Amino acid sequence: MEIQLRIRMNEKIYVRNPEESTLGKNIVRNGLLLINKIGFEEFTFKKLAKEINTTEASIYRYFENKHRLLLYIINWYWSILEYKVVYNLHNITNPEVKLKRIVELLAIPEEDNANDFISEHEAFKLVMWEGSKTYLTRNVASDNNDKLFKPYKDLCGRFSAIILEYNPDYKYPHSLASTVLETSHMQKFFMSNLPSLTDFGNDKNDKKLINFLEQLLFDSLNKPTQVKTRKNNK
Amino acid sequence: MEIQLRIRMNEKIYVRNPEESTLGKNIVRNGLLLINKIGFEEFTFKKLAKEINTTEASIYRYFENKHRLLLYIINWYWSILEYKVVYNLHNITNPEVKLKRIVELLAIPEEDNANDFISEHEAFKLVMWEGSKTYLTRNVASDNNDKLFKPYKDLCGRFSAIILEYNPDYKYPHSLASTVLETSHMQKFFMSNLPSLTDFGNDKNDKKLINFLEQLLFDSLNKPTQVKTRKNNK
DNA sequence: TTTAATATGATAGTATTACTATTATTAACT
DNA sequence: AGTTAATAATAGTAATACTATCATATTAAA
Repeated sequence: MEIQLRIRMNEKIYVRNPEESTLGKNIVRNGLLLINKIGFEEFTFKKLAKEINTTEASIYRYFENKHRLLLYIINWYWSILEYKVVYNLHNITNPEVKLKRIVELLAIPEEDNANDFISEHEAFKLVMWEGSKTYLTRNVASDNNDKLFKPYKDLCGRFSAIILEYNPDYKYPHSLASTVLETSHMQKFFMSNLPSLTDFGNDKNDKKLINFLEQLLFDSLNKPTQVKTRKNNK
Repeated sequence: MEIQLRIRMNEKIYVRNPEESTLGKNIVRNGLLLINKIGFEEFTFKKLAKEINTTEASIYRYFENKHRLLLYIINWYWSILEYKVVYNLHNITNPEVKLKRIVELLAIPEEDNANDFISEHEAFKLVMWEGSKTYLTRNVASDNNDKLFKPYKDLCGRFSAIILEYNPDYKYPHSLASTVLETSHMQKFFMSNLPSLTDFGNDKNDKKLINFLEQLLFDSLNKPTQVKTRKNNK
């Protein structure tokens, strides 16, 4: 049985749908590799064009600019991740188990399906290094208006719904979800690049990271119903 | 009594020390304002030169490039914050109180001293929007080698030491510290730009954010000594 | 007080980036 | 066989990210 996942992409993100042609797929696939190789700031359409033996102008027919290409791949990743969450949580009823699965999906590197349109492993790397650059621009508002962050928000929404399943009284499910999401990449980045900001050492495996994320989640959620302390009420 | 704080900056960060001349101070002060106004990607030395009636070439005599200028201001901010932490925690013995003070310092907007070299409030805004761009580049390793992230790491180290004071058995003090640090800005950014990723609404005040951050911290730390569950040991 | 050193301004120049436009060629469908 | 659509080839433009040169103003040292 061979199944191909097709992610339906927001049409505002591209000029021409890259999935519909060899060139388009090449732009996305090798764009991803090249960005990971030299970093988003150094990446240009001209360099990519050279890499895949086409011209700058041809690439511009698919994406308005490199920021849109970045958004395309990042959104693809969040969509896949949401799908994996749905798939892996199907038939599980215990919300604790669900949450633990999510943490694993966030932290554990995925194996690549060689014939995939986009390499999931590379996309994960991209999210880690360049993900926040999608929204840390002066265009957040208008990009948000164009629904360009929908996949991320959907994932966060689903995550927070399960948080509420686990503890319906918890007050900050969305913030907790987005924090765990962001923290998983951030700590992984720090782990390999600024290790003194973490406690995971050069430990190749992700056990400690997963443990840390689980604690972050469950310690927040396991508290008996939140009671305002007298102190805070003054 | 009028006291001026002087932050001793890493000399590798600049070409010529901007604190030692009017032009230098102008570059930093107005650079900060201009970056906040138009965003780091759109910001150029040429635009800044025009703004302060000097030339591009003159600015290059102070900073190698705009990334270094960014690092300069961000480092200034982390240094000030560390100083404020030290100052505010002095004579406090209760680590719980200390941690709460830190959270407040992170989340509550500070008033500006009009005659300050750099506006703290603007610097906070810069950290929120552009802070992570200091390290999310292919130069992390060499920049780290040049100690360009020392102020951030120092703050994180101090924070984690207090975490350990509060609970000496806690296993991830650095990760928890860097997570709370990053989360404080991130959630604030989301709050005003992608509010559906948070639960703070348009609430002008920061009470909920502070409450969330405190929970994140204390719920992790208040657990009785961490015990490995049988389940995890298999 | 002259001299020397240093900082800044004015101007120019270069390679690269981030595009847009035009025309020619090829492939694909009717 | 003729039309349409995608791509290649080429050119061009304004802006970016610098570097270099020289003149002038300021300051500090002799």
